[in-house]
Amino acid sequence: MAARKQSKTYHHGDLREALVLAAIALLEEKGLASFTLRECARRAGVSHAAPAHHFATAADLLAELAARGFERFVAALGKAADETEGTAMARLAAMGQAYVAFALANPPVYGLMFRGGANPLQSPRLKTAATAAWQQLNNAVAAVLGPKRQDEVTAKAAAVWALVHGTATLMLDCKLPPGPARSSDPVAQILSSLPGLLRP
Amino acid sequence: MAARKQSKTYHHGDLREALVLAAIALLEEKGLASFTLRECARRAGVSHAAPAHHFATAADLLAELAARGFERFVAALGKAADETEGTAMARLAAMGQAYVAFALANPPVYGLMFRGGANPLQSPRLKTAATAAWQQLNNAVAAVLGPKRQDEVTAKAAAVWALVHGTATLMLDCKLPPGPARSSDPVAQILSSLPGLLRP
DNA sequence: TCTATATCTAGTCATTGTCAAGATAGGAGC
DNA sequence: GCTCCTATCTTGACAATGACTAGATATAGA
Repeated sequence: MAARKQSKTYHHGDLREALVLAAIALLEEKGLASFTLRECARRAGVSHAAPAHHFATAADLLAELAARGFERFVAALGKAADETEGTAMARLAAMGQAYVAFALANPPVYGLMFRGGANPLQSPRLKTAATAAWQQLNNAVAAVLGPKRQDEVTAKAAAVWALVHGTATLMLDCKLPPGPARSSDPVAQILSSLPGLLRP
Repeated sequence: MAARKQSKTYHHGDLREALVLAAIALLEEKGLASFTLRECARRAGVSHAAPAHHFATAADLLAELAARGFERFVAALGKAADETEGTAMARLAAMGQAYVAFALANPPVYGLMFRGGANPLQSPRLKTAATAAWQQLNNAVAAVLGPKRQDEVTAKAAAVWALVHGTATLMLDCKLPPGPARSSDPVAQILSSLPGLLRP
């Protein structure tokens, strides 16, 4: 990425976007522990205090990354569902695979999305995207279960979410037990239990 | 906690233990983001460079906390299994409840234990404890399934682990979907799907 | 008693996030 | 074209942190 657009003008032109791109690259290169506002500024070719005019604090920039990540996440789940023909169960399984695949393909961003902890990186965009993701999953589960009471559907959908999310985080943290970890496709092995989860 | 044991001696006496205790308290008060080696030193009543003789780096102290946490975790799972009478399924369910309960009772420590990420806080003690936890769970699942092929047992056990771990992390990160989150006991609601997970 | 070693203090350095003050650019109104 | 206002950016400063070094002090073993 070029430090500036062209000539060394005093104003950057689109610093906000440049900072976001630099932040994504930095995050994927060095991880969250080495993430630094000043390094983002350096990569964008501006002084260390310039980002303050676009992101009041480092957490705000990270929140922006999390929101964008969640929007890509929702799109990936939707694409997996749309592109899968066959039974409702097949569609749900495809979404589960897409879920874990997204996490494994974007470890630091996935961490930002879900690991806000007690002090979550909140933003309206993020909340909207999170709700959309949940709705997608809930609908897919409802399609599998057929006509049921609403609270039963949400309970089952929560279990599906937990199973898939747990698989993703265990894989990311290399905490998958030895046996399954050595398997050729540990994700598929775990997710093969998905249908059982939905039986009464 | 007293800064020193008694009189202001040059040597602390048991600085290593004092640092660990200070670190646990600090972690639970302020969270990982505000965790600082210098603050641990202050709380232990020593200079900022003193910890270096016991923990080469801040990560080493955190690794110690993670290892101790994992050992308590294993003990909690074992206790839940031992104290539960009845079917093998009942014991497994009790372990699942204990698993999530531990996570919710010790959020920062649980985070340390599992969120090492790409650069895990490794130590022999931690590995040993993690393996022991996995063995406990694996045995409990094997008891439920009865005589089966070993790889089938480990696959199911991994699914159980993922479901329980996913439940814990979603709860911790307040990422549980609205419906289940409003339930009186969301954990029990999700874990009620556990038996289905183990049916063929 | 004497000495080697472990433990602790004080000081230093580069780095970071945040703040304040001043320089520059671009646009709105005239 | 001109003025002025505001957003944007730079420079400089501050306190805090992790890590390193050198030196002081205590403890244990010969």
